[in-house]
Order: sequence, then C-alpha cells, then structure tokens
Amino acid sequence: MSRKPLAPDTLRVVAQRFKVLAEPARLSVLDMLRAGPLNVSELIEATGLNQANLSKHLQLLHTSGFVTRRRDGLFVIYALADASVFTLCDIMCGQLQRQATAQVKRLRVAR
Amino acid sequence: MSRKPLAPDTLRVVAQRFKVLAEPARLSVLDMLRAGPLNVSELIEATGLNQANLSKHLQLLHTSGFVTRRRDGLFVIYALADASVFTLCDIMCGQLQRQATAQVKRLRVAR
DNA sequence: CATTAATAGTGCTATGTAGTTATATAGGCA
DNA sequence: TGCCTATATAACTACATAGCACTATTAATG
Repeated sequence: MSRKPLAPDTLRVVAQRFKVLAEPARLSVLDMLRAGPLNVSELIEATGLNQANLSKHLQLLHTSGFVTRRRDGLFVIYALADASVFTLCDIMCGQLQRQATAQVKRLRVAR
Repeated sequence: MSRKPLAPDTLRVVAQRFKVLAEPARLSVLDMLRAGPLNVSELIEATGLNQANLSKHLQLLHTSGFVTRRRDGLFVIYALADASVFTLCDIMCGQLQRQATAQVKRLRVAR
C-alpha cells in the first residue's frame, strides 16, 4: 500500500469533474433524466430553469460526458451517459447520514 | 422504481458537498492524509500550500466533516474522517477511463 | 511573565461562473 | 423563398471564493 500522491494534473481533472456536479441546477437536470431521455423543452418544464440558463448547463454536462445528446427534428434529446453519477450522490448522502447519527450520539453523551 | 425528484434542499446539500471536493488544493490535502494523520506544518510541506491558505481549506474540510482535528501540544493534527472520499474519486476516474476508451473506439470506427 | 512557534482569522484583489436578456442558428413547413 | 419553433450562443451583471499579506490567538518554554 502507501500509494504515491496523485499528480497535480490528476487532481485538477478530478476536481473539475466534481465542480460540474457541485451545482443544484445540474444535479436537478441529471435527476430528471434518471427516469429517461428528455428534450430541452421538457427539461425546462421539469427543472423550472429558463431556456438559456438550462442550455448552458446542458452544454457543460455534455462536454463533461455526463449526458449524451441526439437531434430529432426540431428537438434535441438529452440522456444520462453514466448512471454512476447516482452512486456518487448516494455515497455523499451516506456520509451525511453517518455524520448526523454521530452528532446525535455526541449530543446524548454530552448531557 | 421511478423515484420522485430530489427535493431542492437535498440538491443544495449534495451540491455543497461536491463543491468542497471541487478544488485541487483540497483534494491534495485529502490525498496526503490518506497515508495517515498529519499536523499543519507537515501538510504545508506535503501540499506546498502556504499556511493561511491551507488553514482556510482545512477549516472548510473540517466543518464539512471530511477531516477530524485533534490538538496535541503545539500541534493540531488532522486526519481523514471518511475514507469514502476516495471511492468517489475512484468512480470519477472510472468514468474518465470509460469515456477515454469509448473515444478511442469511435476514432477507430471513424477511419 | 516574556518570548517564540504553530495555527487561526481578517481584509483584500482577482478570477470564475450562474443567471439574465437579447440575438443567432437550425430544422420543419407553407 | 419566408416564417415559425426549438435550441444555442453572446454580452452582461452579480456574487462566491481562491490565494495573498497581515494580524491575532493559543500553547509551550525559559
């Protein structure tokens, strides 16, 4: 064991990917796509974001490889490229839960 | 299946946690702590960050629950609170790898 | 208590980016 | 062709925060 430190470049790339997910609006888009592919108009309605703003988030999600894009006539249909995003969220939520229960324990001990 | 959309509050909390990890400097700190607990002076040397800057990152990592802190005489010793951080990074790297190989395939098909 | 060392906090500047409005592009149809 | 709808892009404002220099705090030691 005792692996080498990660290279600065690696840190930057990984951090960049975390940053893409570090935005409620983008998480919301991914969450909506969980049920299946949607076009932009449907995503506007589902997320409540306005068109231009949503479009920018979609560009970023697409160039980062989190979603795929397919044109169908007038519409552009987006879909999840990688379901492992939700594994990430689940781990985050798991951490939160562990921290919460730990805090409850501490409070109990305190009195 | 077909779960309900995540609540806006949940999205915000999860996004906030991703944001903490969306910084090469903080990932570097966590990476260094992987081998074991370190005090601040050791972390300065290990990461190359200056003292004030590192201190701010440590505060954030601590209040977010990613690291624990313990005073030992003159020194303050930080340690990983939750090794699952690295599961997150591994998944991210896995995604990157899948995307890279997919791209290679596409290039092969193209010619 | 004074001094020194380790760490934390404060105030600042610079940079990045989310959201908005306005405009441009692209596909379908008369 | 010209018009309509869906989506993308550009230009802008507002805000968050990384990094830096400086000061403040806390703890050991003489």
